[in-house]
This record gives sequence, C-alpha cells and structure tokens, in this order.
Amino acid sequence: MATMIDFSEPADRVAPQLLGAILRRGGVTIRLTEVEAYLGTADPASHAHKGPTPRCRTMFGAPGHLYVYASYGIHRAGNLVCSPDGTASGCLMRGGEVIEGIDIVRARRGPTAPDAGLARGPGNLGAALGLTLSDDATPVHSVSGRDPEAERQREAHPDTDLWIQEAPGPVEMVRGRRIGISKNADAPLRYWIPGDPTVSSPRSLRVALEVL
DNA sequence: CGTCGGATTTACT
DNA sequence: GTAAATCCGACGA
Repeated sequence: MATMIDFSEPADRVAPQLLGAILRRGGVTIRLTEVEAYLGTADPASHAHKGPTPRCRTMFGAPGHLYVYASYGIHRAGNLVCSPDGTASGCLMRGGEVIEGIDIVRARRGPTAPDAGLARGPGNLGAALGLTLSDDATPVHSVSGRDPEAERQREAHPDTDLWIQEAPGPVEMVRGRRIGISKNADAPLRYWIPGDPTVSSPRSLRVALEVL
C-alpha cells in the first residue's frame, strides 16, 4: 500500500518524499521537481531562525500547512510546513512541472513563459498555484497515491483546496547547496531531480553533492 | 515611526 | 554580468 507523506518529520527528511510528488490546487496539478529544506531555529538561513515572528509563525504551527511569504515584494513563495506543532521546519517549493491546468497557469504567468518554466523557481511556482499571502497557513492534505483512496479523502474534505500525494513511482534524486541565501548556504539541503528541465537552478549551481 | 534587506525574476548591456 | 522592479516585515529609535 502506498504511504502518505508524513509532514511531522523534520524538513530534511520530508524533502526527499516531495520530489515527484503530485500537488493539486484548484484546477492546477504540479509534479514537484525541486525543494529546499529549512531547519527552523537551528538554521541561520531559515525565517524561523530567531523564533516565531508574525511572518513565520506558521512554520511553528502544525505540520501539513502552507507557509507563504513575500519575496522581494514581488513574488509569493510557498513552503510545506514540517516538524511537530511548536517546532519549525519547512520545505520551500522551488520547481515543478505543470501536468494539469496549463491553461490556468498560462493565464497567471503570461504568454511568454516556456512550458518548462511555468513553475520553475519559487516565485514562478507560487504564481502558478495562484498563491497570495492570505493563503498562508492553509492546510495541505496528504493522501495516498491510490486513486480511490485519494478520491474518498477529497470527498470527505470538500473545503480543502490543497492536496499532495507521494510520487507514483521511484524517483531519481540528488541534493546539494541551497540557492539565493547568504547564511548556511553550504548545507546540502536542496533536493532535485537531476536533468529535469523544470529545476530552477542555473547549470553552474546544479552540482550534486550527494546522490540519494 | 524610519530604514533596510531580502529563501527572486526579468530584461537589459 | 548588471540592474531594476517593488513591498513586506524585522528591527531599532
């Protein structure tokens, strides 16, 4: 039997389960190809490093929720909150392949973005999902990959608009340095599917430190 | 309050 | 490679 993603684990243990996972919101379905783990108070690069603030308090809340923050005033990036209630960690969604609802995503992203770039990069992925700051703390329902089970779960929670299920098959994955941060950048906490065109990093930074 | 920097993206030169 | 866009929240006064 397929298992559900367990967000109560620390983000660096959840991250590998997220690669290849299927995320649905409204009419948009995205297959995650790149995530970064942020390890809360122990991680100088994490928003949660200095403890709960109005911005990052969601990361300290219950696992299995969405943490949305504003990046450079322009973008909205989404994290999947991990670790038990009271402990902060999370996985930043950095890249994904739009496999359903391309028309919706293209309306949000504009006509010039290439297919592979529709959800490439945290800001673009947030835009593809239509995230706003008011989506912060939205529950994320983790369901089994078996279709009948997922359907049953969805019928039981009609108000939930965010769903995730584990990768339908084996996924090749590597990890390496995180991107766009200045503190603790050497920690190998970025996870991605090698060779996937929807991974956001430039080629020069796509250096795998470890094959998982 | 005011200031400052940012888990970014895009379009330039 | 460099710069502009653009705004929220962290923090100090």
